[in-house]
Order: sequence, then structure tokens, then C-alpha cells
Amino acid sequence: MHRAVDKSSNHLLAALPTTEWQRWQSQLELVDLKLGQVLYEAGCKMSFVYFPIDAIVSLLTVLEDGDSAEIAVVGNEGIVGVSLFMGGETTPSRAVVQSAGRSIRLSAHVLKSEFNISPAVMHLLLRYTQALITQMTQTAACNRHHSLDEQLCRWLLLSLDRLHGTHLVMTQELIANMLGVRREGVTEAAGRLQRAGLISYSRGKINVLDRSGLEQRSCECYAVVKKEYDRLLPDLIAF
Amino acid sequence: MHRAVDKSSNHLLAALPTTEWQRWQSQLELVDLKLGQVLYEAGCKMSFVYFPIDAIVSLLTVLEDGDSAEIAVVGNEGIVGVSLFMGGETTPSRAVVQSAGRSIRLSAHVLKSEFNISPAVMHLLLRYTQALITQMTQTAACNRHHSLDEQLCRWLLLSLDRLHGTHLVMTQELIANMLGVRREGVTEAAGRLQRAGLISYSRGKINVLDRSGLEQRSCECYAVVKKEYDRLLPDLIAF
DNA sequence: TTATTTATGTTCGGTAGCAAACATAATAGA
DNA sequence: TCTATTATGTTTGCTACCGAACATAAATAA
Repeated sequence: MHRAVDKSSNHLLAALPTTEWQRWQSQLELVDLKLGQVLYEAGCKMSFVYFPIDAIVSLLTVLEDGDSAEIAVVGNEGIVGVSLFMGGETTPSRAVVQSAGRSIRLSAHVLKSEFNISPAVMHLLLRYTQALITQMTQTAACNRHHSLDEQLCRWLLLSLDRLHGTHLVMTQELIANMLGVRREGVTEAAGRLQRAGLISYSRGKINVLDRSGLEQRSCECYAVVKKEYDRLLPDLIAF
Repeated sequence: MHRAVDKSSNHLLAALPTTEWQRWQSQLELVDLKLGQVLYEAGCKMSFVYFPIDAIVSLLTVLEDGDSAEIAVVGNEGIVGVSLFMGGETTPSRAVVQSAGRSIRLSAHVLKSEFNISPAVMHLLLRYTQALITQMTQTAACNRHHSLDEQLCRWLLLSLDRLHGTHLVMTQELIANMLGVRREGVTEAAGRLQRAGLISYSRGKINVLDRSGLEQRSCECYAVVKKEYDRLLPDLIAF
């Protein structure tokens, strides 16, 4: 039932003390996450937390009229389901798989009791949550002040950091949903990036040709978030 | 030096177990916060945490060009300085006094050690932080999708809940700063609310005439945030 | 193959909020 | 009292993004 799990595949797991890791190991499960799969719906109870390996998960706030906005993105540097140990039981946001891939999952009640038993686990998870909060707040300001072009660059860079190559599988429709804008807007912005030679785009397959070009066109928000992750989670972060 | 402090003046303090309250009491200090006072600057170390009584503190994300956006507001239901126990040492955001008033403050290192000593304190503060996160993420989506008119109503309601009367001391210039919009925009939006008979506005003094009218004009975000605070911090919340 | 679905491209009018430049009125200070 | 400052009101473009309606082309299925 449980496939073998490599500790180093997720940076939070990698940072666990040996004792905790040994206790957890038999409880961890390797699962495949499909593109578009919904891990949590807003307001619902969470049965598992997820430690992505090469999948990327978006956290979205969904409004009554169905409009949404991405507030953070989680890859192999983090965990999906922080509100569990924060005390909520439920998340206020929807968690959607933005990029298909593998993840390790752990039952919610195990994580919760581990959080309360082990100060090391607790501090690690809280420090990660602090980094996540930074991403959320920066995104809030970004939503207010920055152009779609800048935001698209930020988004591509954040995703890129959580993947291996330069290849991204993602339709413009989905990107639009994440950014909370119209699909047509993404088409135009992506067209500009493509004409500038920064990316090549074809039916849901994005290839990043010029990463530093993207960084130049991006708003500061990418760098701010990255810097804070590096500061709060040193050596934990490979990207 | 230390003025006497009433436990019930802040809902988080009120929720403390007796043991903890007795330990803290001698460490708490009553301070007056002035309008516009900056409690923390982004990226700086925090010497104190604050438990507002009748002051309101705004948390802002400040961008490189000086533009800002409010990501959350803290009143007597909460604490200013959560990133301290989350592990950061520094906040990524600026904390500004949005409405002058009194606050209780506590030295950062005391709070930090109390957080680690007492599970009750820890769980209380984490549950509050979870509510704060909800406010931040809802604000992020609100920034993206809702009109200035709706946001102004939300903002007034959130502030109103954290004050006693219906009177608010706040210039349009400052509101604009909080919301991350131009002052002229606030003038126009406030003018519309005034003509609709919902508020009266005069040189930094707002009087709310029709609260339920504001609620109708507000976006859902006010109600969503309030509901989550009520859920996570039951009986703690008076408003 | 052909038909259908999916992903992207493009256009046109509309609008909210921006930027800048002002006008006016209330308050505070001399 | 007169003056300077502060707070608000108003106007004129301007631009980014929206909403809607389409066109096209690639992938998929029949």
C-alpha cells in the first residue's frame, strides 16, 4: 500500500530530525496529484496534509460569484494544509493542483499530534507558515498595484522554482483562474512575453527561454517572496 | 511605571487561563498609541507585541515604490506582532496606528518564552493567527475583484467593529493609503456614501449613520472575515 | 478521413481607477 | 485678525483591464 518515500524529496521532510522522521516514515504515503485536482475545498475538513515532491499546489480564495484569486503556491519547499495545526480544522481556501506530479501525504490527525508532541516539528512548521504568510501578503499588494504582465512573470518564476526543468504544463485558461483575471488577458500578456523571446507557448505547454528576462519583467514580488523563503528556511531551500 | 491593566480590555488577554494571566500581569504595560504611529517597520526587529484596547492597528505591505496595501486590521480582538512567535523575528509588513487609542504592550522576549512554555497560550495565539490569515487572504481576493466603493464599506465596517461608537477619526488621505488607492478615489467613493445617507464626513471625522446600509453596499469580504473570527475565536469576540 | 472539442488569437466598446492639475473650504497659528 | 496649512471637492484625459463576440488552429475522437 505504501510506496517507499525518500526523505529528501520534500524540503520540510528533509529538515525533520531523525527521531521524528523514523516515527513518521511508516505513515507517509506517496500519491500522484493530477492537474486540476482539488485537495481541499474552502470550508471543508481536511483529512490529509500534503508534502509536494514535484507537484505544485495553488491556494485560492474563492468568492461568492465564483471569481478566485491565488494567494500562494506550494511546492516541494512546503506543506499544504497549514490551517490544520493552526487550529482551524478547515481551510478558508481551496487547494488546487496547478502542476501535476507526486506528493507525499500524511493523515491529518497524525500531523496534528506530531505538531503537539515535538517542538522541533512545531517550530519548523510555524517557520514555514510565516514564509507562506509573507507570500500571501505580498500577493495581496501585488493584486492591487502591479500589471498583469508583471504578475504573469512573477507567477511563471514562482512555478519554475518549484519544478525541475524549464517546461510548464498549464493552459492560459488555468493561469487566468489562478491570477484571477480573464483568459484573454493572459493570452495577450503571454503573447507579449513570447514576442519578446522570453517564453514559447503552445497549447498548454510553456517553455521558458530566458529566465533572467522574466526576472527583469517581473514585479519585485517574486524576489521579495523568494528572499523571505531563503531567510526563514535556510539550507532547506534548494531553488 | 506600569499602569494597572484590565484583563477584559483585550479579548485575547481575556481568554488567558488564570495562571498565565497572573504570570503576565506585572509585565504588561498600558500605552497610548497616536494616529499614524508606526509600531513596526517592515523587516525590522520587534521589541514589543501589542494588545490593542481601543486603538486600531493596520498591517500594510509596502512596495518598493512606496505604494502600500492594507492586508489586515487588528483591534481589541487580537495581537500585533504574530510573526514573532511564528519564528520570523521580523515582520514582513508595516504596522501603523489607524485609529488612536490605548493598547497593552508586552516585551517580545516574554511573549516568545510564554508561547513556548504554555500550550494554552500557544493554541490561543495560533488560532488567532489563523483568523488573521483568513483576513489577509480575503483581502487579497478583494483587492483583485471588488470595487473601491465595496472595499470602502468593508473597511469602515471592519474599523467600526473594533471601536466603541459610530465615530471614526480618519482622513481620506489615510484611508487611501490603507486601501492602496488614490485619495481622490476615496473622496468620490465617500461622497457617494454620504449622498446615500450612510455616513457623514467632515475633515477627518466620519460618522456612520446607517450601518446596515453599509453592510448592503459592502462586498462579501466583511461578512466572510467576521464569520471566521467568530468561528475561530468564539465568545472571545464581543463585536 | 471528418467532426468535435479544446486552446489560443483578435477585436470592439465600456468602465474603473490613475495621474495631474486645480478649486474651495475648514482649521490652526501668528 | 490674517495667513498658512490641511482636508476635501472637481475636472480632464488616459490606460489597463473587463465583457462579449468571434475566428482559427491544434488535438482528439468518431
